[in-house]
Parts: sequence; C-alpha cells; structure tokens
Amino acid sequence: MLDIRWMRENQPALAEAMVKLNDVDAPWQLALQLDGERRNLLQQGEKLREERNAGSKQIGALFREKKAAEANALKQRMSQIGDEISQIDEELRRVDGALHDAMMRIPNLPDPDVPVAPDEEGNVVLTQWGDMPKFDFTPLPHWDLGTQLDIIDFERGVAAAGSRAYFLKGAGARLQRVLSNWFLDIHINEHGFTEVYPPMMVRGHAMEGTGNLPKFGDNLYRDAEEDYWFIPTAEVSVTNLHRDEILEPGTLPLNYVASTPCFRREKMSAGKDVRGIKRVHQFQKVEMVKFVEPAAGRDELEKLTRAAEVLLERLDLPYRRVAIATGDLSFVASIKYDLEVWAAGCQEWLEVSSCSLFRDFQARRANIRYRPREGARPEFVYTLNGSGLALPRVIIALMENYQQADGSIKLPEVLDSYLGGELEIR
RNA sequence: GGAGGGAUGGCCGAGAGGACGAAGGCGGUUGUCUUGAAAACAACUGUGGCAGUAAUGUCACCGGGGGUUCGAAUCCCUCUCCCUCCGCCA
Repeated sequence: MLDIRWMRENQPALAEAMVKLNDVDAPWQLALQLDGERRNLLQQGEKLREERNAGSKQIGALFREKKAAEANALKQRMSQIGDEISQIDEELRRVDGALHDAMMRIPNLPDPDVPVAPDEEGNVVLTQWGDMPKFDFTPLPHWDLGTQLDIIDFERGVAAAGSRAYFLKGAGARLQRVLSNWFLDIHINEHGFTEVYPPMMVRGHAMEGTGNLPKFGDNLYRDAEEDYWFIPTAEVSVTNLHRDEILEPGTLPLNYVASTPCFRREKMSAGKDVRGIKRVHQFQKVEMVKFVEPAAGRDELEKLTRAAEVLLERLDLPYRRVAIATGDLSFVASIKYDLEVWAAGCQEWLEVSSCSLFRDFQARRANIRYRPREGARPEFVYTLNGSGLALPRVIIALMENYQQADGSIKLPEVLDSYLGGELEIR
C-alpha cells in the first residue's frame, strides 16, 4: 500500500509511475477522489460529534440538578444531531471501504533503477555466470531422465492428484531433501539467517499483507469452509511473522529462512509448461525474508541476491541475473532481480529465484513498524525476500546439466557429504 | 465436536449507562533530598486522524465489526483470539 499523503502531494510522479508500470487498472485517481471525500466527511462528522458530546454532558448535569424539562428538550435536539451523525457515518463507511479497496489495488512504485519498458521484453540481463555444459550426445529433458531413472513418476502423480502432480521417488526425493537442508544450512551458518517453520495455511489478511490478495486470489488455493489460504510461497507467512508489531531499536535487520511447500493454481498458465516439474501446483522452496531499516534497503537487496547466487555457483550451474523491467514488475515489488539457471535438456533459462525489495509497501499493509531510536515515533520497516532457491527447477538443472551419455546423473562434489558419498543416480 | 469462562493503557488489575482516556499498583522519565547511589516524597508518563507555521484545538480508540441510547469500557448482536473441563486424535 502506498502512503496516501505522499499520493496527495505527488500526483504527477504517481501518474508517471503508473504509466511506467503499464498498469492501466490501478485506481489511483479514484483513491485520491475518495480520500478527499473521506476527509470532508470526517470533518463534518467530528464537528457534529463535538456538539453532541457537549450536549450529552450538559444533559447529565441537568439531570443531576433535577432539571428534567430542560434536559428532555436538549435530548430531542441531540437526537437530531445523532441522526445526522448516523447518516455521515454510513456514508463514511462506504467511502472508507471503497478507498481501502482502491488502495489495495494500487501497485508499488518502481525504483529509479528499474529498466523502463512495457513488458518482459524490456528485462535486462545484468550478469551471466558459468559455462553452459557441452555434450557429445543429445541431452535429454528431465522428464525423460526422471522417468528412465524412476526418480520422478508423472503418471502416478496425475492418477493420485491430477494434472501437474508428480511423485519424487528414491534418489529424486532424497536429492530434494538434501538440497533443501544444504541451502538452509548455508543461509543459517554463513549468511546469518534464522530458520523458521511457518504456517502453510494463513488467514486472508495475511495474504493482503504481502499483496497476494485482493488482486491475485485466482492463483491461490483455499479452504472451502474456513478463511484459510494455502501459501504460494513462505514469503506470506514469514512476512506476517511481525504483523502489527513495533520493533524496538536494535532489533533490525531481521533475517529469516524457511523451507516450505508452495501451492499455486497456475490458472493463468493453463496449457503452458505442462511437461515435467517446471511449473507445478505444489513445489518445495527455500525462502529468505528480511526486515530492515529503510536506508539499508538497497544494500540488503544485493546481499540477498548474492546469498542466492552463491548456491548456484557452488553447484556450478550457469546462471544469469536479470533486472525486471517496470512493465513486468510484480505488484508489490519496487525492484526485482530474477536468477535464471540454464537447463541443458529443455534448452531454457529457468527462473529459480526472485529477489525483491518492497520498501514499506508490504509493511504498510501488514502494519510492521520499527522505532528508529528510543522514544522516537514508529516508522514502517522495509521488507525484502528472495528464493534461495526453488527446488524443483534446481533439480531440473542438476539432472539435465549433469547427465551422462548412459542416462545416469553425476551430481557435483559439494553435495558429497550431504549425499553420503552417493553422487551418482542410475 | 460438547459445556463453560475470558480479552481494559508498557505490565498487573478495578470499573457494570453520565463528572471515564479510564481508580489503584508495578514499570518508566524528571525533580527534591544525597558526595554518589539506594530509600522516601512529588510531578509527569498511550496511540492515531483532522485543522494549524506553531502553541494548541478537536475527534476516535477499553480484542475486531455492527446495533440500542441524548450519551456505551459498561446493554444487545456478531466475528476473532485465549483459558478450563469432557470427547477425539498424530
């Protein structure tokens, strides 16, 4: 959520930002209009209330002085004012609701460093690391390798749970578990993150806090009877870890990491990427979430991105860092880098991490503040998050890039101790 | 799933239609006393909106939302969360 006061005072900048984002639906003009109405009503209502408060006080005094007649006369007048207040309140409720709804549908402002372009064509590759593997045979995509090695079972997955469902089996399931642990251990031991095990079903208001609701409910699963939503990423529950809190001086930055399943309907991409485990309804992901002071925001974004990149480097997987353009920026992000890993079998760059700085956009929605100094007024924190990393796609890259001519897979040495010396899958 | 009981300021806890933004205590800040500290005593001690350069004024806030009333922390409805007992359960 943006700061309504900033919006009031910076309308040209706001309009320009919305053009850059190519978000034609954002109801920012409506919000400003409603904000004006709201303040107008608020002032009218308060004036009447002031009158009523004084009158009521007087009625009490008159009764104590046994002047019932005067009191009753005054009562009638107050009753009238009461009716007027009710009318204004009703109108105010309507305007408030509409304003809140509009505010929740206005995207975050892009950082000045974000490349300006109407869509993903304008994304910019900032860096590329590593060499793409060369083969003296035709490398297979992971769905063929996985089936041959019986470490991914698509048929039975679909039978049990419908399209895009899969079982990881044996060495496949183990590889995912081991990678998850390895990622976590590195973030905990080397990058200063604290591991959390978060709720995977949350209330709707938590989804609003991170910006998944109200606009993107279509991509979420939910309970049919109760207000429970399945997280599409640990970002949701972990960001809400400090909802409605004021963090005291000295507590920032806070760094959390969690490995959770993620649930996504992928309604928008029906019929796309249907083969393999590239785009699935349920997948495991290690997610990092940071709460920091505003001045540290950009540095922390770099640290966060590096924390994810290091993992790919240690696995010796070629990757590139992509700066997301304004038109492709997610609703809540002010700046975002995607990390894409090369998958030799399907000959594609796969997004395995998205590192974003949200500034105070999420903090405002989830009401997460901090006190800059003892006794100072609370301010909104900056939040960031990034995958470190999304597992099935890392598994895809490992399988496809490290495949051998005979269809076996030889995993990189760094995983040796985590795999108990069993680096080969055959 | 059944039956009850709760939610009040940073914390504990009173308050049961009017003088209540809310007793009392704890904690905190400041002052007096003291070489210093402790103790004692005194004063102050919540958040947010709106208007204003400001001093300030005003409104709202007793878990959330609605209602009754001239007036609600207090009465009614509803939601959320917590606790106790019973049942079930990994």
